[in-house]
Amino acid sequence: MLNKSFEPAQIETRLYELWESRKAFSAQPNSGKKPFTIMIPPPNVTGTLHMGHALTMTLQDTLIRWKRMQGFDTLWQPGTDHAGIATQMVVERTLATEGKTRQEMGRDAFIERVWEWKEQSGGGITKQLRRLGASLDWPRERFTMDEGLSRAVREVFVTLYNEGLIYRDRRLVNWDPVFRSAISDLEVESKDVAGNLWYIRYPVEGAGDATITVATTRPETMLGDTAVAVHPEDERYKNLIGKSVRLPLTGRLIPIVADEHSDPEKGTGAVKITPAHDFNDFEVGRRHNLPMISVLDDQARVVLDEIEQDLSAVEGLADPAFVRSLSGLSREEARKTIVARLEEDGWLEKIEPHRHQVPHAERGGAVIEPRLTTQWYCDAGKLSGPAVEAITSGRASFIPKQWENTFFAWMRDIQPWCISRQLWWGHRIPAWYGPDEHVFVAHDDADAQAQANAHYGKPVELRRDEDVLDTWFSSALWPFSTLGWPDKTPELARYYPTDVLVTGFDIIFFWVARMMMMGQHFMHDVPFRNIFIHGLVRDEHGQKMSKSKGNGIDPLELIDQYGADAMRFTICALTGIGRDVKLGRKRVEDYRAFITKLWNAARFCEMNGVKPVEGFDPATVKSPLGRWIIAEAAAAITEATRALDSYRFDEYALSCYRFVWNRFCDWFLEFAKPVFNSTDEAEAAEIRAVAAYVLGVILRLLQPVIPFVTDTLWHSFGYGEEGSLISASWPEPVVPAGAEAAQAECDQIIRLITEIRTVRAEMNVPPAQKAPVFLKDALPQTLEHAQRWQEAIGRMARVSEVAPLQGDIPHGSAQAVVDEATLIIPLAGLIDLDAERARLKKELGKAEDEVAKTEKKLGNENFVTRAKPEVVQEMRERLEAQQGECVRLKAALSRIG
RNA sequence: GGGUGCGUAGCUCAGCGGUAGAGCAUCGCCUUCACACGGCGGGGGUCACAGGUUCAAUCCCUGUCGCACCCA
Repeated sequence: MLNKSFEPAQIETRLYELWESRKAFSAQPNSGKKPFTIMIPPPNVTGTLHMGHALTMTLQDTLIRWKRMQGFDTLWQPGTDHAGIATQMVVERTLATEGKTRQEMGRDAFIERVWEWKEQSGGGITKQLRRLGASLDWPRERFTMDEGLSRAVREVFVTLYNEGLIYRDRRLVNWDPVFRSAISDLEVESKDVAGNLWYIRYPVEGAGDATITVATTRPETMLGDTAVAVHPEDERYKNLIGKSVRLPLTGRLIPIVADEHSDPEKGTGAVKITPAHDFNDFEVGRRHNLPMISVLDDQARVVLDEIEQDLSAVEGLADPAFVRSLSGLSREEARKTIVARLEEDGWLEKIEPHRHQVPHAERGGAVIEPRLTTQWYCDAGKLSGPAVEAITSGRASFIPKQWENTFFAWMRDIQPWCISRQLWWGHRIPAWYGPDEHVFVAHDDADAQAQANAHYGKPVELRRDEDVLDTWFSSALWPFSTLGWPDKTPELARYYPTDVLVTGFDIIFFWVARMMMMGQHFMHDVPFRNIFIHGLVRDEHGQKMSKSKGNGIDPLELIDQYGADAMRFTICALTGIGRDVKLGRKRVEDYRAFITKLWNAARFCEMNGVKPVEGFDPATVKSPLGRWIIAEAAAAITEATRALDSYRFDEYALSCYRFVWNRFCDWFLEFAKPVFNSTDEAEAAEIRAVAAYVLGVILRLLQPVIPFVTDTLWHSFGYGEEGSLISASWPEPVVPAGAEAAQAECDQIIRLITEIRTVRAEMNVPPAQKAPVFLKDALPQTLEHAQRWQEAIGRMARVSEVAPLQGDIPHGSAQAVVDEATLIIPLAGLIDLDAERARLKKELGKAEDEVAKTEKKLGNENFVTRAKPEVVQEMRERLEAQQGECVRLKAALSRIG
């Protein structure tokens, strides 16, 4: 016997372990089945499961479970990435509590420590994914720092280097002065900050007291100014172009140049140019061949090395001693000190409050410093061509399609990808330097040494590059490195290209684009055929979930409280195309009701002896009720399949919901009640078999989204052994003979019952009060149907008897119209005739409005001649039906008098 | 400033040329032997606004306003 209610906590863990131990999630490379592959977007090894994971993993699991049932050899590849900065931060924080730093420990000891951390506490998210029910092929789990994947990274680096697609360059990078590393421009977040515009006078050389005033948001960088720029068309400054100014404080002479970068409308129209500390200024510097002087070090402290020799003393303008005193000050302190000194010396014209965009590190939040350094770059511009081509040619497609534009826009002006990071944790760059800094890129030490020996003609000592690669560099290889590349493994041949990538739009650039570039370059084929982009999870008010707002919901807590199935179903039901998912506790609670409903329906079936019948053929069912529900089930299967085929998770969930609740429970089981208790054994047996068949369809249809409760029922009804539903086959629609007539019949009975219920409810007839129903003007077929469904109508509409009307209409009857027939419900003394008259008048009013609308349409000459004939025909039929209803309602009204 | 998406019932969202839909909420009634995480019934919408195309527009086109996100 099934329990009175479904207890997810009692079964989820056990069932998951059963699946896993039976290798139910495993790919079967030798099966001869067609493969279907999804690569997990590898979660960060330091991460814990949040709602965003719950969303994306639920969708992926639903797809993979569905495809598995459809008979594909499914591979859902699991794993995690090593998250360079995040992981290093975590471990450094632990070290700090022990009073240690990684610098004291040294590189090797630190790396060892990180591995220890990884073994003990890393990848906790993989356990949490199991709570979700995710059917990942765990024995194939990979980590981006695995030996195999690291080999792939080295292979790619060496190859791209040899092809000239990886190179070193000295240019501005986004520098995080806290981590002291370059970071990607994608990891920089511009924030609107309240700052100031400082207006500073720079004296024009050889022009007496003339000055030019520049407006700047960063006065401290003036130590590194190498020009002042004005717009070439700016009349105010035209005569100054080509002249020089003498920089306050340092006394250096710098030119006034004409450049369209300066906006005459902004500030004074004259801007100071600091090429080594600003991206725009860098470009100006390049255009005008300006020196690039760095005045901030790796921690964004003032450093004077590059300006020391040019310091000069000018009375009231420049003071080398003051400048030297700035050495080692932070950006913020230097700014304060410099502004104070300028003011004192009379060079500060004014200060204006000013809001502007300041770059911050997404991780850690430090203010980013543009900094001139030598880094390793990947020539993304060259790699992007084939990636774009893959989309334009249709070999890979975004769903929804509009993300293609986002992808193209970014790809079109893609910047060189800075791939080096000044960290220890990660793939160390396979580059070695000789005594003269000559670079040798190699797979390993020995290879590098051999190259160097050949190059120098003698053994030399090599120094390996200290830096590591951007984590996304290894993630970009994920679709083939996990399958064994660079070896030619059977898996690689079988599962690449993968079928679909499921992810959020926030990482199209970070990851999707880079996988596409690397896949095209190294595998000569796309990494995935479809790219399904889903929305973000938000709270019920549409706010982004975030730690700082405290509006996040822990998916594990939801699972504890409502069960994994309820959460998964909620996610599916709310995942429309291209829409964010607004999820609150209440939503999950609401959809849990569906799980409970399914459970109770199954329990009811069990109580009534419903069991799967061996050899049962739904196509040969005789009873109208059986034929009807089987046809309805077929429609549900078709809808659900189509929905999944087009990634309409909401439609999939809701078509199942509607079928289970509004067809199977509300009508089929209710209609089946009298049959289950009937003395007609043959009919009862057939309906039991039909119920078992339909329940089996329901469980299979829902397995992909709610695997726990469905498997529990599957097993307890004896459809298969425990844990076997996951490998059952996806249901096929079956439409039995005579289904159309059965549907017409059942639909009519449903309309009849609903009509009686409405009348009774509106007339406030107590449910306990039964009444007969007489049919007036009914066709023989309608009478026959009403007769056959006597019992169900009686119970469901609180009717004592259904019969054709004999003689006159009893006084005090309520009346209603169903198709051609008028229902007469004698309720003398129970209803208020005035109320009944009012009710009928309202009905009539509605019907007349409809008639008027249709008549107007048909009265339009243009409509009749120009609309499609079938539409006109449909309107004519509609008008006839509507007029019939009006006639019957009028007749009913006149009978009341 | 450039781009994308969205404004449909109180809320969350479907529908996207031919009679406006669902879930939740709300209001009645119901301890009917699967389910009160339930059953039955009702009310509630100039489909953001203004033009245009069409026999017909919530749906297509143009513009306006509002909201969100992405890029600069």
